[in-house]
Amino acid sequence: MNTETSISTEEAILVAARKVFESKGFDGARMQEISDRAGINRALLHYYFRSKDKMFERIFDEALERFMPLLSTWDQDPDESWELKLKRFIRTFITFLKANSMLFLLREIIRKPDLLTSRTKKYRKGLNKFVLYFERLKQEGQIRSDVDSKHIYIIMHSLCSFPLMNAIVFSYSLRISTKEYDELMAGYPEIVSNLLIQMLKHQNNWTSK
Amino acid sequence: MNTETSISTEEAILVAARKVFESKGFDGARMQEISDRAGINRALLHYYFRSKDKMFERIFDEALERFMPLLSTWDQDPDESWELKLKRFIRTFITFLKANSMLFLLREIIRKPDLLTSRTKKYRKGLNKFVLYFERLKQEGQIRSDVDSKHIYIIMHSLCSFPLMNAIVFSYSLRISTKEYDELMAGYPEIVSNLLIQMLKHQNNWTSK
DNA sequence: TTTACTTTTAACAAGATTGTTAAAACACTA
DNA sequence: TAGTGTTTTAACAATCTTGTTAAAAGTAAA
Repeated sequence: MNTETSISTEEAILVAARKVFESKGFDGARMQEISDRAGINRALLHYYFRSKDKMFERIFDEALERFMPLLSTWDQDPDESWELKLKRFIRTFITFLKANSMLFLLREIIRKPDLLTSRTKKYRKGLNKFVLYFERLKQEGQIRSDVDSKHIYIIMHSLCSFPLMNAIVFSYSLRISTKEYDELMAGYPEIVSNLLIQMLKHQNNWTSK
Repeated sequence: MNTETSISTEEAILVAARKVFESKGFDGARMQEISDRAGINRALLHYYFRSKDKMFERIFDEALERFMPLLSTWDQDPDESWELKLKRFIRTFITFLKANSMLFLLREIIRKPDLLTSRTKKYRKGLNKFVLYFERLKQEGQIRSDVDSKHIYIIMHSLCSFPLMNAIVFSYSLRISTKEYDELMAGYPEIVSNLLIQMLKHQNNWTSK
């Protein structure tokens, strides 16, 4: 077997498939477009990956493999304060999201919710580390106790994910170019961190109507 | 022309098309599935709407027509305080999003960005009412001046939209049922309102690192 | 060079999908 | 009821899409 050649061909296919699946989605993706982009004959896609479904699963799993460990890297350093943890996490999370489309995962999960339950089992345990961590902080009196840790989780993820997923619409609504939007978002991680920290510190004037 | 019959048929088709396009997306939608769901012959779809593209545009435009005016209803009552405005807006916005999938619009805009520029022109002017309103509040000293109105816009929309768009993933991550997630989200509009109001009121200890 | 194996291609097959059309069914009025 | 126009259907046509296959091209070792 000519490993040299086959790896580079396989890699070229994966690069092309990633691009096409991420921009068009499974249903909009065409095997022809993938092979064109990879510069090879369409039959080779089947030679290497058998079917469109199998190829898609490979791409989907690789995207999960990049994404999920990020969510689990929460309480690595036990000495780090929760404020620093939050800042560091938000910064790395947003940086990651700039390079990796989360919309791809979400879109395909909506299309086929089975993908979530069948292919993320091994990551699921790490997911509620975050909630457990903030529950502990509450018990220790380090943060306000009148806020649900699940809400913190939801708020943090919404603030990090949506502005990047929705960049096209936001820049259009705000009447600025995508370049200007990028510049606007340069200081965004700091803002999110500070917003969350302020929210979690102040016990009072919160649930007041 | 039998108006009675044709309107109900057309309406049945639209209901079915809305359902199928929203859950499967344009590329995943099948004319056969739409006609099955509407309980009519597939050729009738073409009789009423000519083509799949035309039918989709109709559904897309109707979704825009429901969605965009909501964004423009900001400064209706000039006597209302900005805090109340915010609370009212967030409440109605989230209520609306529970019934109308925003993911549909976003997904199709990503697929074909042209949809945004070509079909939303008439709404675009209303979009930056929000930003202009908060710029004015800043000048009048009613809210802190060290925060970008565009960021407020982005934060508010992210907090309102994403938790509903991403409900499946969030409920999975948080290890709760969708029913429990709904219950969790019952108090969410209040939380978002208060978070934003607190953020906008307090001049200090904000941009501090 | 021959041989054995891997990689690549062109051509084909099967089925899915959109769109058309001619005729049937229907509804309403004279 | 006959006539006119509208609505609906079954059957068909054209194209697109995935997947298969047999043969060609390439590679490396004996």
